Amino acid sequence: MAIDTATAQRQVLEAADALFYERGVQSVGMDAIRTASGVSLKRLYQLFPSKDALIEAYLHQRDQQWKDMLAEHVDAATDPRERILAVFEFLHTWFTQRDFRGCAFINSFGELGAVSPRVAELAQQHKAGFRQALTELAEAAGAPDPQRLADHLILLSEGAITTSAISGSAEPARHAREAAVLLMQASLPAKS
Amino acid sequence: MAIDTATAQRQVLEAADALFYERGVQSVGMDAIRTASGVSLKRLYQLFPSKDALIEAYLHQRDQQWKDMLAEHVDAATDPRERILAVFEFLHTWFTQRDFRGCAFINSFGELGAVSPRVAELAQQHKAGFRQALTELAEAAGAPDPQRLADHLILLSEGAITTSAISGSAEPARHAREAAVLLMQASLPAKS
DNA sequence: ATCGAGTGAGAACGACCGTTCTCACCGAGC
DNA sequence: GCTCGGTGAGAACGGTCGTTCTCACTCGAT
Repeated sequence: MAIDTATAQRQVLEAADALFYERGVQSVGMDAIRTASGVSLKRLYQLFPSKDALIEAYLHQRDQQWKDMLAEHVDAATDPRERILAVFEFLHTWFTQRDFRGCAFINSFGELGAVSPRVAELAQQHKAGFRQALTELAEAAGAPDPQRLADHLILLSEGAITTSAISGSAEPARHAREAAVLLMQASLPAKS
Repeated sequence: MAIDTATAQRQVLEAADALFYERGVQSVGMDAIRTASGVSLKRLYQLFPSKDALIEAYLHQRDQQWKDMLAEHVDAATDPRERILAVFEFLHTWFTQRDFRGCAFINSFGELGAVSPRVAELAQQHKAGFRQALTELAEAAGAPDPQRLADHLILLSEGAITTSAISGSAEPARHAREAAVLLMQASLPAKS
């Protein structure tokens, strides 16, 4: 056994993440993942019994990393309104990453949503988690209708993600932040 | 010649549109399009010399139909602000269509954007056209900075499209409309 | 009536993909 | 030292896909 199971699994997931995200799930063959991870095909299949299972693990990992990065940015601020705006600063740093190519869940949903119920389900869960986080931030900021504000902020965020991905510019994050400021001024009670 | 070239082309495009949009571009084989359109494979390939060419024609047609539907809704209103809000009413009627599955350009971009420069380019052009239309509407409504308002409205629209596609609900269109009203109140001068 | 260009139906081809199988080989336990 | 379960490398398999080819046939022009 050249390398232990845990590191092999990590290498495979790392390679799958990079390739799936960059080229899309369907355009990447198992052989490309094998080559990139340096793991034998046999091992790959005993770690993940099928490509579908690997896709699921990829999405699961993306969800976790995304949540962690978001929380990191939000928790750097203490003022409740600043914490909401930190979401859009997170988006901006995400968009400026060299390999940014939009939301993995939106992309996978577009590819496989109608064909793989599991992918559709995972995309829904990911977005529901984001909505939940935004609702809590809106609540903490004293919004009279936190879910409503959260729903508005979601639209700005998702719109910024896809617009930035297609245009190749990070500007949509700034626009979203601007619009969020305006919406918060309209929705939140005057600052105490 | 059983049917003339023009109707054959229309039938192929109709079938390709339905299948590509429903299942995604890569999941649909040329044979499925042949079966659905009732056109022979030979004829199909002399109408569209490759699958890429058919994809391009599909996206071109989507762009045209989408613009037409949007214009139809917008032109039903005369008041400049109502014309902006008509965009979101258009989105709502779109989202409630039985076969709604998000934006064909966002979906295709997620699938092939990194692999096919042509698809990426067409998605950019489509979105640029939408931005142009929104900018003109914002201008007509007397926005002091029409591009800025247009950029905000784009985010709401794109966000509503993807959120609605993934959640399967048409509600995001209503949320986007609500947020648009708030943004217009903040950005536009008081009504004369 | 005959020719020939173009047709429909589908077989065929070559490439690729997900998955499994082969087999020589290694290292731990007797 | 000698098994033997598990490994790596990659060949092999069955299926699909985009594209081309075959071939009997039709139909308009001569």
